Amino acid sequence: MLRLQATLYTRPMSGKAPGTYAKGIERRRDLLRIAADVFAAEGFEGTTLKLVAERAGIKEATLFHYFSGKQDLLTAVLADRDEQNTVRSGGAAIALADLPGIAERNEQHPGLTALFAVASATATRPGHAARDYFRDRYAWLVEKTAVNIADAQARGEIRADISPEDAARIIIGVFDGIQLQWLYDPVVSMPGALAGVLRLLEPQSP
Amino acid sequence: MLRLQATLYTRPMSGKAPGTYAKGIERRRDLLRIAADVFAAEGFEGTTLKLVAERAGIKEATLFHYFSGKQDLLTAVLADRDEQNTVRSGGAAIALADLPGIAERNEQHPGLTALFAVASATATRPGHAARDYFRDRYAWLVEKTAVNIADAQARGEIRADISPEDAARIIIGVFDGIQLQWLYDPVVSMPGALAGVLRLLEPQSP
DNA sequence: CACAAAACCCAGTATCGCTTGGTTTTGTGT
DNA sequence: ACACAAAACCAAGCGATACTGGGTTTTGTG
Repeated sequence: MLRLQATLYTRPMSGKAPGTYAKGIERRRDLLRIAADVFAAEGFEGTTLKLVAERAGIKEATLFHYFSGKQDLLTAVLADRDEQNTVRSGGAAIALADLPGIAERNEQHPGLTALFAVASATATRPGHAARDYFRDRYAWLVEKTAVNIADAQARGEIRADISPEDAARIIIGVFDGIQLQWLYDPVVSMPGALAGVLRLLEPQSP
Repeated sequence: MLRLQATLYTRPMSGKAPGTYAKGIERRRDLLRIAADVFAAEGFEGTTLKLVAERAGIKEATLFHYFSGKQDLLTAVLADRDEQNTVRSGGAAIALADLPGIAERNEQHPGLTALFAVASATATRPGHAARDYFRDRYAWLVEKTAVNIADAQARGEIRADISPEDAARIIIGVFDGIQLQWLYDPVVSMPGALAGVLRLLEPQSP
């Protein structure tokens, strides 16, 4: 997963009406933080809502006051990470040259990286709660990247014999695909692979 | 998932001792076929062992005589698909030029494609039952592809300024990554993206 | 045809996501 | 200041499901 901003989403709020009192707002933050840890450590299936609630010092039933279910909690966690990253990067677009660096940062968080990978594959199924989230996320990612590529092409930094969207999809594909390979064999260098594909996109030298 | 042969695996057999009588062997085949259908249609989580057993005309408990659990059943299904594909293709290595065609074939089976995607991401977790299976599978895939690339480089069909293994990992990465994008937006052309990255690997023309 | 192993099933158990129907706490308008 | 509405919280339990233990019946074989 290309784990960077996607502020499209106001939030996949649960159907309830939580988080208006000060206490509730803080509890929600707590839950997101704790859930992120547990999900990252145990995976989606391995995570029990009972444990999340326990660590937050509340009962399981109260969790359902804040999130409409396990899947909603996961989606909220992922959306929250996106939002945090957006803020941290000042909402700026991703420069192509930054991609290896982003991959390097992801290497520091294998749990979350795996979580994104499994979530984005699971949400693929029609009717899945998080499907729209990931669909829009990819659309947004492809569009932003394509614009970057078109700019780079205009500056002569990227070969002109490929469409910006095709190149964008290839880059994002490599990002996701190589992440899987890295999760199976940490010898694989994600930054290296990203740099490799960027080099393939450079114009012919002589 | 690059869904093609990987005969390394004798089989991730369950710890039991099934399939020695004629009836048992046939039942096991039945179960694999039926389970593949259900998994493809309902996903891993959505699949209940009760339904699989029902469709096979046996009780749920009997299923456990053949497979040690739900995860083992899934792994067996995936390994079986691999094996069948190996036989069908005569065990021949994949030519690089065939990749777009393989992607095209996968487009005909979105359920299985999604199943492979979510399984390969899920099995990522350390200690997961199918982790070794996928790890070896990727290793095998990368090695075979790298050999193909080295050959193509020797014939001058692929640019020499990239290592065979790097190129192989990029290609396989695009294959997996673009599959995800296609699952979210079928407008995406998997064969097109594959062809695109192969074109990037061609030597400079003039 | 005896007998061992495989094939099969009944009747559970434990766990988990989730719901229902409440009580207690918190903030606010007057 | 206090009433009152909404939010925060919980006890108890429901239904489904993956999985087990302890059997019986069926199948193949020496």
